Amino acid sequence: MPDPQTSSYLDSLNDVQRQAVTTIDGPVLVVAGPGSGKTRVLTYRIAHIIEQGTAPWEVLALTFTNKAAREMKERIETVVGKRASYIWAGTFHSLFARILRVEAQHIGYPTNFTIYDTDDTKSLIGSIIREFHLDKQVYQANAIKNRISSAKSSLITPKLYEKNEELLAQDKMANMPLVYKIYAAYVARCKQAGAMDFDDLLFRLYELLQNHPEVVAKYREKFKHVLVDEFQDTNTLQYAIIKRLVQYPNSPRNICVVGDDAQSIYAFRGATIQNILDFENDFGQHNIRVFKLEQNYRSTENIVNTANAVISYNKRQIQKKIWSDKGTGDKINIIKAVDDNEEGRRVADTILEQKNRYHLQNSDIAILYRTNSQSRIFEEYLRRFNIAYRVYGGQSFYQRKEVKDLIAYLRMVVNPNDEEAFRRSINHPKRGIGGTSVSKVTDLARQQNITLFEALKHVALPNRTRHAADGYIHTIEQAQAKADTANAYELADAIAKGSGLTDMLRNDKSIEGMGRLENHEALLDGIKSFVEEDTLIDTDTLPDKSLATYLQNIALLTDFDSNEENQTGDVVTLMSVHAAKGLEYKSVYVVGLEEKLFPSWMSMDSMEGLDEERRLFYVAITRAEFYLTLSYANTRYRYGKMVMNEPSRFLSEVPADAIENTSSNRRSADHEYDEVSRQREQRASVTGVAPRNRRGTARFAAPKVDPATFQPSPAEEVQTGRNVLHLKFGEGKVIDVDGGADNRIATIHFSELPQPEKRIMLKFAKLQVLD
DNA sequence: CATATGTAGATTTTT
DNA sequence: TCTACATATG
Repeated sequence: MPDPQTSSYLDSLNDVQRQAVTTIDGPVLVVAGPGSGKTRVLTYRIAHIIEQGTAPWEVLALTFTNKAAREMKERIETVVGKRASYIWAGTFHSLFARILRVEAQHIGYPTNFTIYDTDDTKSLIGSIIREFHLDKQVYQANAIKNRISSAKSSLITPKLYEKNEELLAQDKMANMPLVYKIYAAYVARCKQAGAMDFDDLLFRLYELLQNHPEVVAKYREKFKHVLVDEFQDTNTLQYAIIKRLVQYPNSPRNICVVGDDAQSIYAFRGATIQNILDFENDFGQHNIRVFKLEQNYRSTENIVNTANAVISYNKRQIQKKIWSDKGTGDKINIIKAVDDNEEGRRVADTILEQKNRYHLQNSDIAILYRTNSQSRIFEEYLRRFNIAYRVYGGQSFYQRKEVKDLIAYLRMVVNPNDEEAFRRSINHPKRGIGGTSVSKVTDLARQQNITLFEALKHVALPNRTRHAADGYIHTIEQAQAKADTANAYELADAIAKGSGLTDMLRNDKSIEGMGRLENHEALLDGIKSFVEEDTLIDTDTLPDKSLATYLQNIALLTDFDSNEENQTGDVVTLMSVHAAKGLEYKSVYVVGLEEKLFPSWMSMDSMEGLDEERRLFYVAITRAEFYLTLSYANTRYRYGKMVMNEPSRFLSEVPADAIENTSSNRRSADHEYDEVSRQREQRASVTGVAPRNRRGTARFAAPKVDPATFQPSPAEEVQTGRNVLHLKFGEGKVIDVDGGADNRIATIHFSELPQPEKRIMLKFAKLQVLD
């Protein structure tokens, strides 16, 4: 029964798109260029599948980000209605975690297994290195973490690793011949702790499907259609799981993968475009259909042509011709700055100019950089120019110390075997159980092969310490006892009080401390709304409000997903190029185009590395709809040192006829620019419009001052005797100002600080003059 | 065991 | 510049 909506959604598609949507039987590969309506095809295809009679919960749609999944579901909902919430649409990690939770008993894991994040992983590897008495300068936890991660992503178990001559040789070369032992120990310890890291969520599922025929049969039966977004970013392990689910005798092979080899930017994480090529082979004999979406609906011809020209420097790609009919459009603007400071100022300046000339909203504009650390200068100038902005990326709310501290307790309640949660919570707040005691506990645990928590109960300790330990044990066990009857919020609240965490934070009257308390309370609020809100977790089972579910959910959230005042307001977006994948803006600034930065120095010594950087650049420029501005600086500060860099090779790959011809004029116009922008800064601070929507939490630890009302003043106004406000330090009085004209240093007395006197470089500081 | 202070070291991208 | 760790001191 074709309802009117059904026919209308098909009408809005072009021929290729429509075929990709309606060919729902058998394997389909969609090669989708940037802006070619990929998401549209995916969502309509799912809608179509459901309209054709498949139940929503029989559709598995895998994405890389929660955001992509959410967006997809919302869009499907407009076509098929509320049923959309039953679709199994989500990230690889979250959906697999959900399956693993149900099937945990098959692989010797508790249902309430913990998900170790990167910090937990690193810390555990660190412990193992220590216990093996290895030199941690040589055996760097981070490097080993990456080794282990890529092993798992390539389906290499510790046993296989141990026998793999190539890997062993590499490790020897790196002076770390024992990595295989650390790997084995790491896996054992995770298992013992009832914990899985990000890779385990994939790897353990793979093993489950591999070793338990009745389980794999169940999911093969369940998922009638499988769709994979961003297929170019899947790794070997992910593809192996997909194949396991779809490829078997008499399978209908209803699988659709969508990807673009030119936008593969996660090879460093084990993603391989080989999967696209393999897909054609693996499903080739089963009437595979290949659709190429080549029309770009997003960008002007100038931008599309530039992107094509740039990516053509990469050999080895799937043949396709991306085109646009949106008209030639504006040429590309290139900003050459002498240093990073000027880059920031000129970009902010150009943004203002563009806003006026083209009537752009802030939200039409994005600044994209290679590394998150580049955001600072742009933040600084946007603030000075009173342009509202929002920084994405960096630390997510759930990774802040004070938040993780409370979460550690909650993790202990749900899974007392969780070793990393134990280490984090045992002496926090300080209760006098230091390194010595923890060593004793660890030794006993190893010796008797029991968990740290068990060991803590039985280990011999001096009286004082014993007493403290008992208090800790009591808190955890009391909460455990209530775990069945109380909801997540009640438990968390009881723990926060019982552990002394809340008290500790309350007693910290410092400005940072108050910020931490705020975050602590925000976490509790978050748990409360998790319990109360009716945002039903996408599931075909009952909504699950347990603490365990909550913990598994938040473990997989990133900065992008933070629910707080999401994308509200008209703000300029600042983020890394990686984070920008899938997004579009009327005007895009790709900044820091310098050798060793973009392309990154880490990638410059190999062809593959460079190609990936180029694809990254390709992704960056194809985010732009109408205006594209590229910028670089001749010198910039890095780790406090000035470094000189050549302009990026990618700039020379941009066709000359696509570039605005004013770049030669820019230099002579610099002086004028300076004047204009200085006046603007002045005006901005006088009008007193508070910069809005800055995420108070993004870059500065626990600001003292509400960033919403904070208005930085021009440095010249900071003079001896004045009272000023500092974002981090709060209120203070200027005692003295010294230093050269362009390097003035103020000595300021901040009464709220334990060490009140601070010397602040006015060049960098954000100060608001109060009187 | 906790805290203060110093120094060395490291900085890509993220589920 | 910032952080993490080591050391010294209370």
